Amino acid sequence: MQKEITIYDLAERLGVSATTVSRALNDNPRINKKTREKVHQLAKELGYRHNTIAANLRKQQTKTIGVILHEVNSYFATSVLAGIEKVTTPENFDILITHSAETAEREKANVKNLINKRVDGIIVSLAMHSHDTAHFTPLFEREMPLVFFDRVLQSADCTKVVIDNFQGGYDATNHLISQGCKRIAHITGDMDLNVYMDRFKGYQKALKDHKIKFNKDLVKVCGLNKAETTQAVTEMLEQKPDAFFIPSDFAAAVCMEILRNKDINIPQDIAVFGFNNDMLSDLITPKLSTIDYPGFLMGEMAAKTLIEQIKLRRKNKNVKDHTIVIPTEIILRESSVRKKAKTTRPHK
Amino acid sequence: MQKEITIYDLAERLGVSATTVSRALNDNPRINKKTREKVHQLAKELGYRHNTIAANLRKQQTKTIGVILHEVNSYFATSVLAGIEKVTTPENFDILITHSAETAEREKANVKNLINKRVDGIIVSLAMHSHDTAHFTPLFEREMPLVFFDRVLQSADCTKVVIDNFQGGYDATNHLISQGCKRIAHITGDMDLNVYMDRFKGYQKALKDHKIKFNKDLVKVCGLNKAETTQAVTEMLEQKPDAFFIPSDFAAAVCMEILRNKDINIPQDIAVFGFNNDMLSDLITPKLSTIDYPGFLMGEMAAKTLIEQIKLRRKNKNVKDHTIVIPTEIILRESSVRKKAKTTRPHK
DNA sequence: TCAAAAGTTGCAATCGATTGCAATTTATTT
DNA sequence: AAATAAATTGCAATCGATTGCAACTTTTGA
Repeated sequence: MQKEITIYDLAERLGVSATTVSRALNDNPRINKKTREKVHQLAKELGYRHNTIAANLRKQQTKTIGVILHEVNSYFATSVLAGIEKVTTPENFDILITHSAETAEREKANVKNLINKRVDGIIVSLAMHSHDTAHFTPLFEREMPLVFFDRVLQSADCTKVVIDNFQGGYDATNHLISQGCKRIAHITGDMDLNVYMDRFKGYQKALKDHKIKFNKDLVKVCGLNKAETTQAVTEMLEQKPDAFFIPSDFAAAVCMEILRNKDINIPQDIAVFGFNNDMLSDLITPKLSTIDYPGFLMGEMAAKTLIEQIKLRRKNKNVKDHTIVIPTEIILRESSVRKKAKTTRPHK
Repeated sequence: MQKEITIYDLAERLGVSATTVSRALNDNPRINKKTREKVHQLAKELGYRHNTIAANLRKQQTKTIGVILHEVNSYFATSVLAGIEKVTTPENFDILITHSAETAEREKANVKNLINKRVDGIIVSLAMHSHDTAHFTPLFEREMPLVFFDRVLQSADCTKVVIDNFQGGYDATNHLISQGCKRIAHITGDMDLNVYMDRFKGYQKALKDHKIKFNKDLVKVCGLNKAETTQAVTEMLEQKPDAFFIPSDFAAAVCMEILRNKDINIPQDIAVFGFNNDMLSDLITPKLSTIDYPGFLMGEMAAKTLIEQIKLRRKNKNVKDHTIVIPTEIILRESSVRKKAKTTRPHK
C-alpha cells in the first residue's frame, strides 16, 4: 500500500493551508467556492480518502452505534438490524454489530470493545446467560447513551424497547384453550429473561382465567436449540399434552417434526403454537400459528430513541429513561386451528 | 459523559511518563514489573479505557477486517460470518460488517466507507446487480488485502474462495434425471454472477450427457425473492415441467408451497431441488433435496487467506492471487427422491 | 573498584483532521 | 477616499497513544 494522500499533500500542491483544504472538503461556506472546487477536483484526481480515524480522534465522536445482539442468525435479528439501519443511515451513523453467542463472557468483551472503540451509543439485547450484569455498569458510569431492546435488564433504570410478552403469552394460550386444548405444554427459555418470564406469566394467567389448573409438569425450560428442544419435547410427550406452546418458531418447528415422525396429527391430536412469525413459520407444513414480533419496528424505535439520547448528550441535557412497548399481533395458521376456518395471514 | 481517563492522567498520578504508562499497559517487558502492576492497578481503579482510535491513528493499522455481504438474512450469511469470526477472534481482528442489499450503489458506498475507516483488509461477496465493478479499483490501486468469496469478480486477478458451482448444478440435474425427470425447469438468479452462471452450465452439461435436449423455455431468471419466485414458478407451470431445480432453498420452498396449493404431488408429479442446505430445507415438508454449501468453511478460508495477505503486506512482501475451491456435497431428501429409498442426511 | 552489560524510564515527534482565534483581503457604505 | 463590514484564509493547538532514540540507574563481572 503506497501511502494515502492527506490534506497536507493537497494543501501543498494547491498552495493553500491544510485548514482550507479541510474546510473545503467539508463544504464549509467560509471557503471560496472556486477554492472548494479546486480542492475537490484535486482530491478526486489523487484519490484522496478522508481519514475517519483522525477525524474521530479530533472530534471526539465516531458517529457509530454499537449493537450487541445475543445472536444474529434469525429472521428477527436481521429485521431488527434492518430497522436500525433505516434510522441510522439517513442520520449518517454507522453501526458496529457484535454478538455474544448467548454467553455473558462474550457480552462483557463486546461492551469493553465498544467502549474502547468510542462508539457514540449502544443498543443491546441481552444474552441468554447474562445473569451477572455488572459489565454494564461502566456504561452507566459514563452515562453512555444506551437502549435495551427485547431482552432487557429487569432492574436498572434504563431505556427499553420491548413487546408485550405477557399479552403474547396470554393470547397464544387463550387461543389454544379456545380450540379445546386443556393440557398445554410450555417449553421455553431461561426464565431470568424478561421475554420468557413474561410469556410464561401470560400463559399462567390465561389458564387461570379459564379455570384450568396450572400443572408444573407441563412446563420445561431449555436452550431452545435443536438438540435441547428435541429432548424436551420427547420427554414432555410422556405427559400427554394436547398442545405445545413453544415461544420460538424454530423450536416449534423442531417440535412439529418430532410429532410428524410419530404420526401425531397437528392440530387435531396436538396443536402447536410458536412465537416470532419467523420466515419459516409460513413455509413449514402445517403452517405455524405464532405471535408476530415486529423486529423491524423495534429496531427502528431503539435506534430513534438512541440517537435522540446521543443528541441530548451533546447538548449536555440529561436523558429521561423510559420504556416503549410495541404491540404484537396473533397470527393464526394451520398448526393450531381445529375449529371453524379462520383466515390466515401471509407472512409480512 | 465525564471525560475519559487518558494515559496522561495515569502518568501524572503515578509520577511517571506517558511512555511508561503506555508500555506498561501493553505489558512491554522493558517496564519494571512493579511499575507495570501499579499502572494496571490504577488503570482499573480509575476505569481507564484504551482509546482504540488514537492507537489506530498512530499505528496506522486498525486490526479490523471489513466484510461486504450482499445480504445478511440467510443461514448461509451467518455461517460465513461465524467462520470468519472463528479465524479473526484468536488473531484479535475485529470485523466490520456491511451489506449492500443487492445493489451496486450501496456496495460502492460500503467500499468507500471501509477505505475511509482504514480497515486492514476486505472480504467481499458481490451484490446481485453489481455489473459495473469500477468501485473496486481503488482497492486494487491501494493493493488493499482483498478476498472475494462465493460471488466473485470473473475478470480481475484477485484471490477468490468459491464452491464448485458447476459441479453442484451438474449433480442436482443429474440426480433429477436419474429419478426419471425429463422436463427440468431451472429458475435461477442473475447470470452475470458466477454462482448462477456456473450452476446453469452444470445443468446444461448434465442434460447433454444424458442426451436431453436443452429447452430455453424451461429456464427463467428472477430475483429469487418470494414475489418474483412466485411469479416465475406460476408461469413456468405452463411449460409442464416434471422437476424444478431452483438454486436457492428459500425460493425452492416458495415453489413447493405453490405446488402444494395446487395439489401437485412432490416428488411424484414434480420433483424439487434446492441449493444451500439452509436451516429450513430440513424443516419443510417434504424435506428438500439440496446442495450443501459449506458457508462456515468458506468464511474460515476467506478470513485465513486475508489475514495471510495482511501479514505479508506488513512485511512488504507481495501477494500471489489464487483461487480456493471448496467441495460441496449433494443432500438427497424427500422432495426429489422417487425411486428406491436412499438415506437422508441431517442438517449440519 | 571500575567498566561493561542489562534493566528502566523519558523526550519529543508522529499519525491526520479539526477548530478557535486572528489576520488578511475584498466589497460595501457613507 | 476613508471607514466599516463581509469574505476568505491561515496559525497553531488539540485529540490520545505509540515508538525511535537517548539517558539514566542498577547489576554483573573481572
